Amino acid sequence: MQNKNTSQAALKLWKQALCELVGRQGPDLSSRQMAIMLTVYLEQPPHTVRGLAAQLQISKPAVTRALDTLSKMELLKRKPDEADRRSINVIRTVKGSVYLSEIADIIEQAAWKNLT
Amino acid sequence: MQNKNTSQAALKLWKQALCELVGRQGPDLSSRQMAIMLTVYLEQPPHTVRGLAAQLQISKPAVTRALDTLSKMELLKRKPDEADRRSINVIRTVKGSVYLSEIADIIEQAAWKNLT
DNA sequence: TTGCCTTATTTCGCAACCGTAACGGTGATG
DNA sequence: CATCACCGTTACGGTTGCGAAATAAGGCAA
Repeated sequence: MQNKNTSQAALKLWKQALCELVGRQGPDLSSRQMAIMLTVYLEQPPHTVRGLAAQLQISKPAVTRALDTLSKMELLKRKPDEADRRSINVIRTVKGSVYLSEIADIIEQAAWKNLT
Repeated sequence: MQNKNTSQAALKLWKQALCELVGRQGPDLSSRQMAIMLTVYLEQPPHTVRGLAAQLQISKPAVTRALDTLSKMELLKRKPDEADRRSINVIRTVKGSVYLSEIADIIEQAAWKNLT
């Protein structure tokens, strides 16, 4: 077990960011949906359904459903792969980029509060 | 908008911790449930249904349902208030403490990865 | 005691999500 | 061509969550 104060600070950071997210209006994403968003926007493309399912250790239908929801919100988009037409690529949108930058701000603010 | 590298680091921290949580078996808590857990364990007691609802800006029945789920998992417990028997206090459990310390470890490890 | 306020819970109808399994379309191999 | 493997989606049955409204029970004051 690690230093207690460090653990406490880590949890407080998480709590403040999370509470802000819970309390705000707008898209209320589940953990899985958020994890998919972050993977698509932070990792190198291409992102396929199968790849996302493997990386997050969830089932493929779960990924499909999450993509349905997220693309309805215009936070990301499906783009059929021209080379292998069985596959689709999941790509970013402007709206998604804006959304994630807001999340980043919230986390940064929470971090600032916990370091001072 | 703040420094781009800082934002990116904040999101990567969030992503790594979240992906670890999503990928693990065991309790799969929603954002609200997690927010309640963190509030109960990090803020000063007492914690009532009304108080939690106000603090997280969600409805009282939503809190009641979250407490049902969380107490079934033994991550926290209801304890009727002796003084005012309309109220209940939400209190901690050993299992909940252990669970949160695991979360803390995950966040710390993610933070370590992003600082090196 | 009566009436009213507060607290938490339950009920209702509805929507979202889950995993398993089956399905249709595409590529690859003979 | 025929077959087989692969990819994403859909169908299905079940679980869980939601908000609004109604309910149950305790406190409080006239």
